[in-house]
Amino acid sequence: MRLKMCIHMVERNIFGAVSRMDDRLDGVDRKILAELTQNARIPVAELARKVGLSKTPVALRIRHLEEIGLITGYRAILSPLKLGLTHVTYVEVSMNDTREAALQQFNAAVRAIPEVEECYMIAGGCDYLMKVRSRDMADFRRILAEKISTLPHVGNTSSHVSMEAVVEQNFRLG
Amino acid sequence: MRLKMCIHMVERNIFGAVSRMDDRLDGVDRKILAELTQNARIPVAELARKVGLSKTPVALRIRHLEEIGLITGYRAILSPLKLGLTHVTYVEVSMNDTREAALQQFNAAVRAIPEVEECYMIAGGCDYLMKVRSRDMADFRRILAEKISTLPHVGNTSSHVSMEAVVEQNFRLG
DNA sequence: CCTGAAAAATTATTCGC
DNA sequence: GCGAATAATTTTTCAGG
Repeated sequence: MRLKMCIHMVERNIFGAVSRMDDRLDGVDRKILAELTQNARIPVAELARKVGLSKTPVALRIRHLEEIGLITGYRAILSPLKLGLTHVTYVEVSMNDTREAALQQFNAAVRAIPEVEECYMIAGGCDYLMKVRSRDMADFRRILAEKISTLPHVGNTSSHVSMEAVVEQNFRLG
Repeated sequence: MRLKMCIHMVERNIFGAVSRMDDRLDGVDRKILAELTQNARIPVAELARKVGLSKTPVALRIRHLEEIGLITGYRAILSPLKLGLTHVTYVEVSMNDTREAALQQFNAAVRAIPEVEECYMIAGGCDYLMKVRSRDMADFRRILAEKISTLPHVGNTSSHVSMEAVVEQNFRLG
């Protein structure tokens, strides 16, 4: 009870902001995260050997990293190539209403589109940039016409097609 | 031996292109992938219950999906917030040399920068768009100055700072 | 191609030190 | 934090439909 309260206290600083937790991670934690980030199914025994500790503390550290929310989950990574989903397009969306309520509506609607892999609101015009993954150009056109253009408060869109994936997804720690 | 040959044959069509495999996935495979994509550590027994089969065929299907390269691995997902890495910037890079050798050099160098989470070559000017994750604006400036501006054959760059992550990363199937 | 249960292997947890 | 013993899970195997 007392411990939990302590953890809560360090998570929010005096300004009420969520503080960084990474500066409390030592070298071993970093190694554990680096390994788990590359192979989520590595046995604790092997991980312990790699980081130079025994199983007990490594298992405890992993549990702790999960409990503080630093590890949010474990996921299988699929091959876009084998799925036939290699067509990547970045779409810039400009809004015709940039009031908070309109943005909230837009955000919620975007999150319901599975083809939108990422979406960020970009400074300097209150526009959005989203990454759309599709089967091919025809598939993208359909997604743009049916799902993106029809999002609430969308002004116009500008699409930028990828010719090559140089870095597909990088899970390494900064 | 004969089976393997057969598998090989369906992976490349008469044009030599890698063919899609997703249209050979039945509903059960899709369910398995959907689950594993959300929780890589789900026990086979529980997965079997969810998809309505016994453990044996589910374990075989998972192994098969791994062997054909559709599942490329399992990874722990970390919280950017807890890592103190919430600052996302998209950088457009235009090249002053767009010949193939220069592009190859650039690609290789980009892949060595851990802060570059994604990087795509974009049609319509042979430019690149990359997503950079940093601690804050000061951190980003350093990365831009020291790591991105100094990449081989870079002309100029244009940075677009994210104000809000609407969709951070979407692993759902298309 | 799937079922269901038994067997084997691996993995996680719990101790005293 | 260590290392061994214990306990729990999971994967594999196999006969049968």
